[in-house]
Amino acid sequence: MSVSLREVAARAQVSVGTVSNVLNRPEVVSALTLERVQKTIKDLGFVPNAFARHLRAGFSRTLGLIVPDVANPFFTEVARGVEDAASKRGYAVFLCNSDESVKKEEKYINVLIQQQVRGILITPSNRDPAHLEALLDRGIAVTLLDRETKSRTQCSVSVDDIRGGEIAIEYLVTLGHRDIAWVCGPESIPQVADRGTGVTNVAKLASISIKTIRVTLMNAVQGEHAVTEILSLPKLPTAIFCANDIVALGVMRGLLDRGIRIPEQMSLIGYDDIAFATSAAIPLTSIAQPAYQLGVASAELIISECEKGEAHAHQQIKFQPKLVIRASTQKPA
Amino acid sequence: MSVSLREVAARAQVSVGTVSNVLNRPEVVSALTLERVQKTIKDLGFVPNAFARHLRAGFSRTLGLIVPDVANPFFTEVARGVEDAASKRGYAVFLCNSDESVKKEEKYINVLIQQQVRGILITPSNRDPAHLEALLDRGIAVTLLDRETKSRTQCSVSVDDIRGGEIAIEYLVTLGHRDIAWVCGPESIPQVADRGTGVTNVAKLASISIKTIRVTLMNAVQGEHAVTEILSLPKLPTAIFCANDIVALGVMRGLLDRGIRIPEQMSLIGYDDIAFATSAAIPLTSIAQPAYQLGVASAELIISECEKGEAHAHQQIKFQPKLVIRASTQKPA
DNA sequence: CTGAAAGCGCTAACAC
DNA sequence: GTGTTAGCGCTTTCAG
Repeated sequence: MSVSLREVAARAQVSVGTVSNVLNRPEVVSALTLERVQKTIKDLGFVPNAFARHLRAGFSRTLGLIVPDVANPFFTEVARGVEDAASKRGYAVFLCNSDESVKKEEKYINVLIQQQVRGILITPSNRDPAHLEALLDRGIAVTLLDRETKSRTQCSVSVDDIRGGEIAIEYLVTLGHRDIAWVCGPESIPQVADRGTGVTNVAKLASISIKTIRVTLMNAVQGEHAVTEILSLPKLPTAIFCANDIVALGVMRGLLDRGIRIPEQMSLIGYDDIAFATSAAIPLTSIAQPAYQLGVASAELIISECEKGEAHAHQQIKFQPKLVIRASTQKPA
Repeated sequence: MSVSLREVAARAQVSVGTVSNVLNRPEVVSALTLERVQKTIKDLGFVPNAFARHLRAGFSRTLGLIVPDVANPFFTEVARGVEDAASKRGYAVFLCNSDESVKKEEKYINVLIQQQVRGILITPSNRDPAHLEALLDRGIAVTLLDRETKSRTQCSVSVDDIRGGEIAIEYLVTLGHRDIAWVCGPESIPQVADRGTGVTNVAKLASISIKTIRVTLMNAVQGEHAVTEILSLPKLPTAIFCANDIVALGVMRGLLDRGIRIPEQMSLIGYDDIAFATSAAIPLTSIAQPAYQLGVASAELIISECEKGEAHAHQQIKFQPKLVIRASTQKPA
């Protein structure tokens, strides 16, 4: 079985305390002892037991990351950022997939508490994540990811989703579109709601009315279903804006299957600018978000909170989205 | 800070042993005490400290999952399967991304040892994963994922990659193609090597020669680069088979950018059948693998190994790949 | 600079 | 049925 610190100590003819010092404060150990113990550690293949260490310390060097959909490339990019930044600081991260379900989210939070994570990065599935408050009492740092907070008790890293919605519609309006459909998910998802607000803002300014098509889950199949609904609208739109690229890709498929040409007959714009947007049947115009940086920033923020403790000042970081024009949009016919 | 079992005991006026019994062997506690203690647990918001529990037990209920590329939808599907199956059995899983690098792989293995995972599911980046042997000595179960093993000391769950390579080329040959390019990654990646073997098998049988184009990393950018090489071949192929869909999507983009029509001028076939294959510019013909089931099967296998111990019989599960025909392939001109 | 010993939160014998 | 207690592997005073 695995080698314990005690065995190392015995073999190196020193006490357990000294071995511990070699591990944690090498500067306090004499060069000779240091070398001998380090050699023994290597020979025996000793790896310290994080449980014991953290049990003693009262806290761990692990983080939890809860995202609504790991299958969404946007979130895998975020996750990469988190992991890279965390591992640079010596933290391990549990990646959890809530599938946009509050129940699963709570389940995972519980698992993470049991695992004694030091902090949780989360993209909550609903607007008012009350269950997150309890974490702070437990001494677990929480930072919101891809989601703003007004609360002064936590950090957040987000992208300006309202602005993102505005950019998309502004662009379509500039092209000359006045009949636009907005395909979005449940209002309870903050990103969706915010992007919707952006949509409405610009619609008012340009005095156009926008049809809202709501899907229950943000996936491609639902996007495909949305097409039926769009096509049965009393007045056919000339452009469609989707709440994310996955849904947009589904809509694209639905449109193409029915022989509707993009962008000649219908402009289409997505959100997230995932890598696959480029490879789509019609390369997809999209609103880009700095996913990787989002992950990095949030990990650094939460680690700083974990380590600085009281000295840490909560901050809300907000990135700006960017329009990426490809082949799926043009002037209306 | 967090509530300990001792505090629960004090509040409920019982001993710590009894609280522990409530948690782990409720049947041994009297109904009255049980109820009182459970209520106290709830009131106090007590969540057992997994560290302490596992330190005592000597093992944890966590698994590690190391994949070469989380950004690849194939592996996120696998991960979903693993996570669903694991969480059903009360296990938490650490998802790690090796980026096809042996070095990162070793680093993560070390992290997982520290975290005292009970078992590791891994898609190793090279053919001869000697560093995995050491894990068994530590009492950590290892099962290979998407990768076969001859070793009788571990389980494996894989897909018949040789057959997958054969299926692809057989199909192209049946269509009438005799000049085929095989775009693959480093020979050191077992899946690549096996699919290559399948390619060669059928090439010999059909007495055709196949040009191998090797890319260094299995991503879309590399796929796009491969196109230059393909187009400078002395004899232009009529079909291209790529080692995975991501690479194929890159190749598709490269081809399309140069005005080469698919499938009229060039047939293209990928591997994995990721969801985005359907949404591609030209819906991509691909070799499908049961990714989710792969994940589920491997998680169940490793958990069974963890729990049965000696009684566990190592097994090698092998799934069969399937051809999925879409619009990117047809007879040669 | 090194050793001895207490104790982190919990489980599992073993007493009662 | 319930209480008591040793000890999992480690860190950290505190002595020496």
